[in-house]
Amino acid sequence: MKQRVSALLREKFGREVVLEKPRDRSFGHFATPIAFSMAKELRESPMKIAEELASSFNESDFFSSVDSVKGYLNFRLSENFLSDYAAWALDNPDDFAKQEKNERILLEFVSANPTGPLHIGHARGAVYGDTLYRLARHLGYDITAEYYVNDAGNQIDLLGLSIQLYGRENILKESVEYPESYYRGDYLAPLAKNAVEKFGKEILSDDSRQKELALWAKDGVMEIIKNDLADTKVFFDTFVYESSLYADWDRVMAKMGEGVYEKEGKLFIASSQKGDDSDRVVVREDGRPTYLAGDIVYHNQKFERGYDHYINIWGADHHGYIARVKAAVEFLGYESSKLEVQLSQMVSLLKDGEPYKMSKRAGNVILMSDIVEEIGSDALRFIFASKKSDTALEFDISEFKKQDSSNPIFYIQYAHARIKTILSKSDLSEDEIMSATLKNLDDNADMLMFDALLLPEIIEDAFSSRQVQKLPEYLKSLAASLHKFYYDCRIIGTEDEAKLLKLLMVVGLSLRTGLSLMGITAKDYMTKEED
RNA sequence: GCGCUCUUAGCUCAGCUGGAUAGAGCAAUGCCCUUCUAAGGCAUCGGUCACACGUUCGAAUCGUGUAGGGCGCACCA
Repeated sequence: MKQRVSALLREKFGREVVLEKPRDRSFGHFATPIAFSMAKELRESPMKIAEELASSFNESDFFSSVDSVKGYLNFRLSENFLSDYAAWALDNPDDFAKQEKNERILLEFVSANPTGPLHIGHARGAVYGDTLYRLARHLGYDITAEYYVNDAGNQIDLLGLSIQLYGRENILKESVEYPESYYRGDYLAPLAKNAVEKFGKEILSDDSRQKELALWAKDGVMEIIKNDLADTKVFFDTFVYESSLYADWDRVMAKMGEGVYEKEGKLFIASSQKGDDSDRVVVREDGRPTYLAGDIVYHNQKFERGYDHYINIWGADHHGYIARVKAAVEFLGYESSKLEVQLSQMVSLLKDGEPYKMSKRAGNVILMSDIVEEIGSDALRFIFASKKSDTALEFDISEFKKQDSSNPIFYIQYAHARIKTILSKSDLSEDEIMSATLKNLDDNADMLMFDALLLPEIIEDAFSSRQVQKLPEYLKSLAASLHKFYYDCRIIGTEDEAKLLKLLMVVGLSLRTGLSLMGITAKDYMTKEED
């Protein structure tokens, strides 16, 4: 809708036109301050220019009116256009707001180490990534969701050690001395138990078998992680294991050419040539690769698979890492501008105004699964999708357990349920409703329909700006419009019943489509949960 | 010290391709059920958009600087 207006005006005026929402709804559907920018060149007052521009529009199928107010041009779309569009959407609900983008995108997110269950910080990246993924799919991008599994490196040895320690204390009943860093948490119990069954008790006490133990255990941990993700409806198309990439090591290093060099027995990447602060070690003196080494081979593999664009979602504490990975991509001979890194910031949780207690049994972290259990997947997804991912966020989970309008997810669901309820109470048949015409609506109804039809451009905007929160913001305001309309306007039993029900169906379609893009299923009726 | 980032109502956050009176929820104070779920609606209260300077017809939005917070600055992942 907006694209069409924008294209039309661009053609008419021969320049890009900034379109915005009018300050006051009575001004119309769209507005532009174009007269202000033209004023300087034309040496005329903005008001006069706006008036001339406005009068240059004829009555058309597209605009019912174009007015100038204080230098702004305000456009009102014709009801023919709006009603045709709404009717088309209802006839093709699965195609509503869809597009066919011709671009292949690789989206990598979560990629938490396979050493334990996901915690609340991972959850934010997971929700952000999955929402982007759903938006992109809806827009017709060929997008792949990928999880990079760091199953090589120290953290894997540490996993082996941690299982041993747990097993020795809890199965062998030894008294063990814990080192400074190790993993802890209840998830180790079944791993230790199963390890003993599979390998025998000896494996718990043999330092040389830590890696063997860990490489076996990591699959079990990945299952835990996949379950955590599935509980919030986050799914991946592909999993790439770091350990599988090193077979390509020599070839990739050759490809790096002069991007890598040896010094003091170590291998460095000359990333400082590409804007990084200093060169980085890739392989240590003892031959063990660093974390960066894995990312070099991984990104080489990504680019060899030939996508048009790459999006990585990383925890914000990795931001210093962007420069070196981009440097590697450049040395490998690819355009680093194709690699986009989105950061996901820290989350702090409150409960009833107090800091949320980390659980000892979970290993002093806040487990994603605990929060999902407490407030549900829908609320969790809604919260994380509602806030800009790259700013720190603090929220109180008790707010999202309430069953009233203060809880935005509830508020939106209730709007959808209200629509369904009215539809079910009407005596009109679906044919009678669908054959009604959406014309001669009063201002309130017209605006409600217009709001509902804005979904396509919200989706487009939310994805292309990577600002996922625009979708829940929109849904909240659409729900508010619906609740207000519901209060103001009696529907059943009026002569406009069929028309208004059809209007509500359009609103319902937008709410439902928007929610599903957030991984939330719209409810058809609300049931009150007792505490 | 260097780099990135943030600072908007008492609280949690939107708004940022520069544009018409800076928005929402919570909190506070009122009002509206013989009406399709009041699980809702309406209203009031509340802001030097951290501060300063600059660019501009116009700045919460862009630039520079200052202050304060967060993160990073590993041969850890």
